[in-house]
Amino acid sequence: MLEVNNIRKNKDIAVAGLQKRGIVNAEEILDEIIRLDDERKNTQTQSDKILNELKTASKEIGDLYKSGKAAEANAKKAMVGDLKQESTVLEDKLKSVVIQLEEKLLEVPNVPNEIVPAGKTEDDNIIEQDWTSELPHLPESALPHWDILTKYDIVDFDLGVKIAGSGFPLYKGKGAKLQRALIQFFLDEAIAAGCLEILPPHLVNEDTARGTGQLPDKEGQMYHVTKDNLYLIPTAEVPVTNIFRNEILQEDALPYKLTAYTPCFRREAGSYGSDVKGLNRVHQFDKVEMVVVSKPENSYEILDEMVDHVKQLLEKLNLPYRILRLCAGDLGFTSAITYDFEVYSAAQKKWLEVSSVSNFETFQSNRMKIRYKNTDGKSELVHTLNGSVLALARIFAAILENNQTENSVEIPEILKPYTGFERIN
RNA sequence: GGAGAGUUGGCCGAGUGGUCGAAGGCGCACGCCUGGAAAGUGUGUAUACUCCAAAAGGGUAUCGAGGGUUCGAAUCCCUCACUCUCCGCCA
Repeated sequence: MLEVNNIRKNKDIAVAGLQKRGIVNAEEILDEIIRLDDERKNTQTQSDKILNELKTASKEIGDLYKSGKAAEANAKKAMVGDLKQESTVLEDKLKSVVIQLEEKLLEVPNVPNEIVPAGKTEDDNIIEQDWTSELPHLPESALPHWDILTKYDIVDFDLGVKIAGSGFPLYKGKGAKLQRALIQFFLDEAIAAGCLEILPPHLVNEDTARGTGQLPDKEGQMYHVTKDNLYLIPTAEVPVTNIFRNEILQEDALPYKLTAYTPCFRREAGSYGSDVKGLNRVHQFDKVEMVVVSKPENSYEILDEMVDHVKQLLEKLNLPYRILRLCAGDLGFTSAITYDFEVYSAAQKKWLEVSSVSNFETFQSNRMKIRYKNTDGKSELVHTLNGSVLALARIFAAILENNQTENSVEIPEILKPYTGFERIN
């Protein structure tokens, strides 16, 4: 959620940024927001004034009763009736204006950072860092990962279907162990980079889902446990960022760097075809996430660190990757800037998105009221960032495809201490 | 799932209809005292919105959340959430 005061102060920047996202009438929308906010202030001032009169009158009535002037008190009571009516009208108006303002604000996405390229679709994304070495060439007989899974019997989709439904893979034997090894490896690396590990609840309540913006608009993307009104998390970002909801943090405690492994549940059915085949897109997958809460002036430095962290992971895993700087049109609603990481899956001959690192600036913290006290003793909104490090299912797929030989899959060197075996065969 | 007891400021804790944003204590900050420290002592110590060009200074709201009664609610009534104790079930 954008800050109204910021919109007032930097309207030109906001208009230009939103137009970059393709919102042609950005200025109109922002003007409407400012108008509603003016109305809100106005109404509140009026309402406060009436309330003050009411309060004063009530005190006087109390005093009159005490001094035994019941008749005067009763007369005053009658007069207060009008004030009350007036106050009710104003309060209703205030409520409705606040709701309208909030609704408008919720419709407006974050203002992209100035280095975010203009553009409408993924074709306009900038390749920030390309893979400069040669891409791996596999023999004609090379298999896509969904065939490798079957060949070595390490992931069983049919059993997943039997137990849950389509899109719920069941990992077996060395498959399960490789998955667990990756999780462990990613967590260890994140902890070594200074993160505090969190193991959060995998179901969250409504307030939490609202905090990170899954509700109200993306309701359909989450599994909803209606009986208890809880939602299965679509990413660890949801429970972990909400740790800080409505908190005022100490400046010297910042930045908070957290990491968490969780399964992620996504309802979105998606289309059928090779894009969603195998592990490319599933309803449940594992992911290690990093969440950072920082002072505004440090957030871009931290963003770079996070990008660097993911880069190093991919290099350690020996996977060909590239980094995209998303264009304004492809940017997530809440993000000011996002870098996507894609890994080359050699048998599918396709780049797969495995990580997305974003700075939300104050967009999330404004909605969640995450603040810190600065040295002047004033509260300010923090910046929030997050990134996947990494999304497991696709990394798993890429490892299988890129490291396959005639009759095995070789485990990347760095993972061997974690798996305890050197190849899948 | 059944029965009962709770939820007050950073923390502890008082407060059963008015003068209560809230006693008292602890903690914290600053000052005095001291050679320095402790003790002692004094002052201050929430958040949001808002009025004012700004500062100073006002106003409004907030005692788990939401609604209600009343001229007036931390205090009375209703609904919900959470915590604790006992019983049941259970990894």
